[in-house]
Amino acid sequence: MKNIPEELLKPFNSKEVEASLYKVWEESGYFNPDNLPKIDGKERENPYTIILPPPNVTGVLHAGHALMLVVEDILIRYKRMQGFRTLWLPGTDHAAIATQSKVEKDIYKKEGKTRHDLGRDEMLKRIGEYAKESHDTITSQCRAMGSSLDWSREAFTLDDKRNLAVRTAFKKMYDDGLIYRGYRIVNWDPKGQTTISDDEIVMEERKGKMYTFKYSKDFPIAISTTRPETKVGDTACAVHPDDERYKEFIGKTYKCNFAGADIEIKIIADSSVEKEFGTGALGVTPAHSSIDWNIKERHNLPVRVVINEYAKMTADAGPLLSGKKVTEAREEVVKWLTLNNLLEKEEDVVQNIPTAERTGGVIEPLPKLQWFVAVNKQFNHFDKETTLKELMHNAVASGDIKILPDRFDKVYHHWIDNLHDWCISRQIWYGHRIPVWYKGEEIFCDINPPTGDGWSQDEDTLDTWFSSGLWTFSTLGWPAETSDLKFFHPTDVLETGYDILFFWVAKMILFSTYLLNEIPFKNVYLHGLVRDGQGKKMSKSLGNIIDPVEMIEKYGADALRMALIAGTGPGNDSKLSEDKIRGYKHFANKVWNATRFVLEKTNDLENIVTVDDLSENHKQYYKEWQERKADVTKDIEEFRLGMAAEKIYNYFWHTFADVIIEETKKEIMENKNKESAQSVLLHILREQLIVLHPFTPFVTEEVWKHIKKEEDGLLMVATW
RNA sequence: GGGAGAUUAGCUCAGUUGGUAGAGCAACUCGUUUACACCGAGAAGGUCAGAGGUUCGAGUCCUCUAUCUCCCACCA
Repeated sequence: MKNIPEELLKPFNSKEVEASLYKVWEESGYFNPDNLPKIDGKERENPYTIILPPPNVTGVLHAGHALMLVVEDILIRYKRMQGFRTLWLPGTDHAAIATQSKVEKDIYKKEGKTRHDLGRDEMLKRIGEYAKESHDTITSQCRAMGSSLDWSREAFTLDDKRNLAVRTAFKKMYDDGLIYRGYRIVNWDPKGQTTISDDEIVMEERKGKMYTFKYSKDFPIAISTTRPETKVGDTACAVHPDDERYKEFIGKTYKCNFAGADIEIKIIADSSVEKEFGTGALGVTPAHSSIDWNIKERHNLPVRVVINEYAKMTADAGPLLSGKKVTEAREEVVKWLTLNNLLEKEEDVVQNIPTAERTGGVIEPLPKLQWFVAVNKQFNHFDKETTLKELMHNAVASGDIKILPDRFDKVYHHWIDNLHDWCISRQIWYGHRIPVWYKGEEIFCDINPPTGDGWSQDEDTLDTWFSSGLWTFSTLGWPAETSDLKFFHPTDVLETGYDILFFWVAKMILFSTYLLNEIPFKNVYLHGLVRDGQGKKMSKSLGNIIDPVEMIEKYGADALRMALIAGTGPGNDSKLSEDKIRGYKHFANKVWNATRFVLEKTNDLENIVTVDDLSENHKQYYKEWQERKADVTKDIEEFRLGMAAEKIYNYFWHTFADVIIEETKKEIMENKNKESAQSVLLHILREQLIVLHPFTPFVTEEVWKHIKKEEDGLLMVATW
């Protein structure tokens, strides 16, 4: 007769066991696929790989990260117990602009200094320190969630190995003509003092005014615009070729003085102009609108830059406007128009203003010399003519990559269709430096710097998503041909938020298919946003943030994990409330208590009765459990994790505890079928702990100590 | 302007291929001589947004409408 262990007599206390259990797991070496125990004396043959989407080193983990960790840990733990050689590889992201602007802000607040006051080296040192601190917080939080990550393979998007991957990728694309330097309109963020990609723009709805006017009294056609200040940069006025109203003026050039600036406007015909919109005539400002830039290309018009990097008017804007901010210049122009009786109409309109995602600055389209990835260019790819766009399309259209939920297929393809060349150079300091050197007119691009004197490296850094795009294989050692790369790539699942489908998922597909001729992952599982109990977005200003760390402190990691996953599915936003977490804390305790009870009632059992020899009703219980287990297994296989969690929860509580325990309790007390009753409890409990383990690893591993057979090891490597 | 999603019990949501509506929480009644009050038993609660259609049968498929949410888009 065994005694009930002392610690089981109290309610389950997550705080007492979690840290030490994680240590036991970590020290077992089982997080590392190279150290996993054999199955029936044989090495594990099949890989199962998930690369953790690297959290930004900009702060702490939020509920969305917590959900990501739970989903991936459930999958990994499940597959590990199924005998796969599982690798879950952790890392963090330097998040270039996000991190730099955060540190810049902090420094300005505390010391009143800008990055230029500090200089490049000092600034990078300061960002590095901040990133290190963030990194440590984040990784310890990952551990607190119970994540079975292989820390021995941890990577950082800005470490030396990843830098080599970046330089190698850049060089190859440069040689293939897929990366080029071009002078064209880019999205300039005057606040962040850098270019940004189309994806990093957030459209903001604002009230504005649409002004209709003529450049001068002699000018024959009125135009409409919401940005009259840019009109000092106009070099043409475009009308539709079929527009009868304006046909007679096409080809004529007018010299005017507009708001103090001498401009020359040629009237041209272009079919992109809509006859019905406004006056049917478009003032063409090549330097400050990308549509107009395209018109300029077709008609070979001059370019007149009237706005600078600080969103101020240049000298070319004329004496009236020069040096003024664009918003001031706008008022100035309207005043001038009114004064000169040129303003025909002024209407209130709602317009979409492009702003920078990170800084909130209003984007100023400016022509600049920048680096781009050519997405539409034909090139030879493993003996086949194709384009990067086609590679991205095919990986998903062929079914090689499955996106869950599949409605995102359409969104993905639509995004590719509308994709323009990707601007990858950034005028910030924190990031991968562009591997290009200049000497006079000479340009040199290679993995390593050129020899000889007089070369200077490009000052710019790369878009953070360039290095993130290489993530599934740069983490496995690429460009080196490592055994990890061979064995673990393509990865099995990419699990991430649907909000970064374009930023990241699409770019990983681009780089992997281009560089390796291989998909980066077989499945994309897109999780939704974690909202608060009322369905509101969590935000600091609303004060409704649920801090995962605080919740773990209060209710335990198992409770938080269950609350995050239960009842959620791919692609759908979920709601998280403290009540829900509390409810699942009760569940962890239920598991704890049920185990104690079973131990108490079975401690006099000498020999466990095999399943085949159970009495009929007990056999029936076991059979029903088997069905439930198969059901849960199928749910996990098909990524219905929320459903699986609820089913196992329900079975444990309302079938095992409420029915089976209650029924066998009587039998055991009355000595009726006692050994069979005791045995069925042990059989089912044991297997339930296995099935529950991926969801609630801590409490199950803890009670497993008392339930496991002599020869059993840790629950985390028990056989499913 | 284009696209997607949501609408099921007071609240939060499940409902996998069409087969007599489910869970949790809240509220109600009762119970608790010991696994657990972080408990158990029971009862109550829904014309599944609305209208049509397909079908022997529709929450589930089709069409339309309404409301809400999100994404995409260089109409100046």
